[in-house]
Amino acid sequence: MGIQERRQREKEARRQSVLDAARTMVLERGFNGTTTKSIAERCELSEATLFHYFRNKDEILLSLLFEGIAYTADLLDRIIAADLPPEERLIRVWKTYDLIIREHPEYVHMFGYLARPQATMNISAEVKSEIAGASGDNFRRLATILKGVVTDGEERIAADLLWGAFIGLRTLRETRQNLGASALPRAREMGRVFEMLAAGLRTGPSEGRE
Amino acid sequence: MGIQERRQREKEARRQSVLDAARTMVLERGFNGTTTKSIAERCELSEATLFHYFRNKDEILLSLLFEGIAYTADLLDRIIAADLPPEERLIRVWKTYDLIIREHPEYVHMFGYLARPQATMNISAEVKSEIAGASGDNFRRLATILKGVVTDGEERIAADLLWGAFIGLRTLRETRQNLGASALPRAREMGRVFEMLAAGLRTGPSEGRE
Amino acid sequence: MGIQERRQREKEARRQSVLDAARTMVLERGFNGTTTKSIAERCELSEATLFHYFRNKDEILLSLLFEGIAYTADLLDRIIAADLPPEERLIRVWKTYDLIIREHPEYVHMFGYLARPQATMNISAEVKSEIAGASGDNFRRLATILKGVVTDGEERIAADLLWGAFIGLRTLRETRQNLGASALPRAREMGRVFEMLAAGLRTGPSEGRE
Amino acid sequence: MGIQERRQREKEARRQSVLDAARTMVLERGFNGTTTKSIAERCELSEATLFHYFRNKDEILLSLLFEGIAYTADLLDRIIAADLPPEERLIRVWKTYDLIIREHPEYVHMFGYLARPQATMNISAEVKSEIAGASGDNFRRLATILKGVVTDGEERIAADLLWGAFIGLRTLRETRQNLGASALPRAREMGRVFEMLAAGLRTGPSEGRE
DNA sequence: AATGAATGAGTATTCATTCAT
DNA sequence: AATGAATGAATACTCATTCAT
Repeated sequence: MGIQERRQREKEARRQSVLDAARTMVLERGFNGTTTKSIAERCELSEATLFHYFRNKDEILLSLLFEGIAYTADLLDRIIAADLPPEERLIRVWKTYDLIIREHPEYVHMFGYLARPQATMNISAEVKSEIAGASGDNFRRLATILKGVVTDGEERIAADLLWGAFIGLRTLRETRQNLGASALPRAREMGRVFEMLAAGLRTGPSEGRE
Repeated sequence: MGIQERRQREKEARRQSVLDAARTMVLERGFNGTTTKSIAERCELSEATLFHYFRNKDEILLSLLFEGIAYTADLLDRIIAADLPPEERLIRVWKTYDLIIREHPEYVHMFGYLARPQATMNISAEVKSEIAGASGDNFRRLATILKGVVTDGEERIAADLLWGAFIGLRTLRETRQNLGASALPRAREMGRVFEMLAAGLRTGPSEGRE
Repeated sequence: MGIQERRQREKEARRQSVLDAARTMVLERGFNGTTTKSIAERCELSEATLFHYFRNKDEILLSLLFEGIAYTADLLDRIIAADLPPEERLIRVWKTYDLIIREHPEYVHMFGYLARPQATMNISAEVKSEIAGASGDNFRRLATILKGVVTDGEERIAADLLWGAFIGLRTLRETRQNLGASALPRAREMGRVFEMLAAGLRTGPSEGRE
Repeated sequence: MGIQERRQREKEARRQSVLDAARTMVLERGFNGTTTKSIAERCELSEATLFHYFRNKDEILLSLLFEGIAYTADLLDRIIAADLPPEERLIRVWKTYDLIIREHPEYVHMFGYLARPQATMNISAEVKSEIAGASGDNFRRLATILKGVVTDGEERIAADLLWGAFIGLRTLRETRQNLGASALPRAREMGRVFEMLAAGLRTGPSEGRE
């Protein structure tokens, strides 16, 4: 057990160092700017060695995505476990999002990538549904948290709204920053969106508009 | 006058056909997937001819962006000109967004592109501030529309929230579609987010949370 | 005769304006940097019109060469006609070279171009021998001038040496200038080489070294 | 030590084979005619592999230049070390030039390239001054050799004249060859120019002509 | 296990030239 | 006569990936 296990652990450690490098590159240079060469340089391995640990460049990048999903899942599970009263849950969700964006900004970044049509073309159907499943689970977790917070039956849509607003505002902020335009402070923005949605979520729709 | 004018119009038409091709490609294959070759094939011109009408690939793509901004500006100006009562304005904004996404989906798509760090690196400082200016004008238009709809002084942030939620939900929807996961119907989603935000916008923040 | 002649003259004038533009471009941007586009812009004609007056880009550039050859021929003929005593002829040659380089620097420049192997590949055999003939005539003129100046039978080689040293020093000077290195003043250089060659030319070879 | 050293040597050998190919191409097709594709074909590597060994096409071509400069430096140093009497030194310089043109004809060829205005535009200021420095050193070496051979204080200009005449005659010869015109035998030409210059160098200028 | 070497398939852009009007 | 439109063939350089050692 000794040697084999150690090897396994070393291998895992090396995989992680590749992922760390990839994470940094994705944030610094964006998705297409992240070349295998730049990852290799960053983690001080040769380009060829990367392919020892990952089949594809895509596998590296998707691993990053799954990490983000898992990280989010864990945080949401903690909220569920905390069993808080409805009025505190939304605040916790916000704080969680805040944490995610600080610890795994690349995860949020990657959502934008997956939205692009040709981005998912090379991904196998199985992996696709794996992502869909894992990500869907998180939305279900969020819906669970929102039970009692929003009108019954609206949990799913509320979950989408919350995450959608979150990544949309992030995109807007990044765009402004890239263009050299001024942007509102993040906390203010996010705080306000949650308050607004909260008010709406509590009220519920006055009438069906479709 | 006759000949010259007709030529001018023909040239403009040809430019438009290039832009149409580019628009389609951006939607089909995303930003980086849109090669000059693919644009050329699509509009049945040679690659070299593209450079007869546009200096750069960037000039093509940025033209698309400016078109979208101008299209949006026009729609928002109409809302302002309509001089509606506060309770109807938010609905008009929603309908406007709905129109934009139907007529110029690539415009929304491109916002995601501009958020990526290395995306704007090749854009000159002047063009950048031109984009920032034109886009900023639209946010100011939106803020004008929201005057009276939201708590005084909250118009700017409300404008950001509205647009942020819009593009975020769009991203979420696209992602789900790419992954083969099911998504809520768009109208339902958008209707609900506006209702929720509307409720919050009217109430205003209970306290400053920062 | 009126109309046709005027037309002919206008055509010739336009040809000249193209050549003037080409001359300037060759000097400013070198041989390969001289594009048909840049010539067209310079003489305010469309690119296509250039091909009305010249079959090829090469024809334009070669016309420049022939101009230079003719200009040189004329100057050398004047020296011959002046019928000067041997001791003054070399000085006149030097002054002539000085004039050529001032009035037609591109001519000297082009000699470097013709030395490159693939440069003459596209030139037809007839044009090649035309150039060779015209240029050879000038060397014969120079040899005539050197009769009595140098040892009998050495006129041909002396002519080559004079011109060779002239274009070589010019190349050296240009190179230094391009590299930002300092160079001796031209007059000093050229004066000295002529003095040196003159001394040697008068002396004649002490022995055959081959 | 063994493996690493062998690898290093193999790499160097491969670099050399690229340089050899480039050298041949420069001579066959000239500077601009030397494409990365043609180099790659010549040394039977893929184009991409070229960029494994050299950053740029320029780096390849400049390596050729530096090789030529170094080769010349070495030969001149040997003359200096030989400590010959003045009357023999000029002959040695001539023989050296003869050797250079046989072993590194591309070096002489490249001097013509560097003289063209836009040729050096892409070269960084540092590399430029590196070239200027290394080349300048060779001229200083030559000047050292000419001490005692020419009038005191005239060594620098004499060095320029020697090299200038050398590359000028080479250009003239190449031009004639390209045009299919007959040229004098090289040895005769060069021998004569050295004799002539030698006579003048010994005599010195009768008066300052500027 | 780790890597240097090697590469096929791109990728935006340039250029001399042709042709219909 | 003059030109706007159009293009085939190049061109330097990039990138993810494979393979022998």
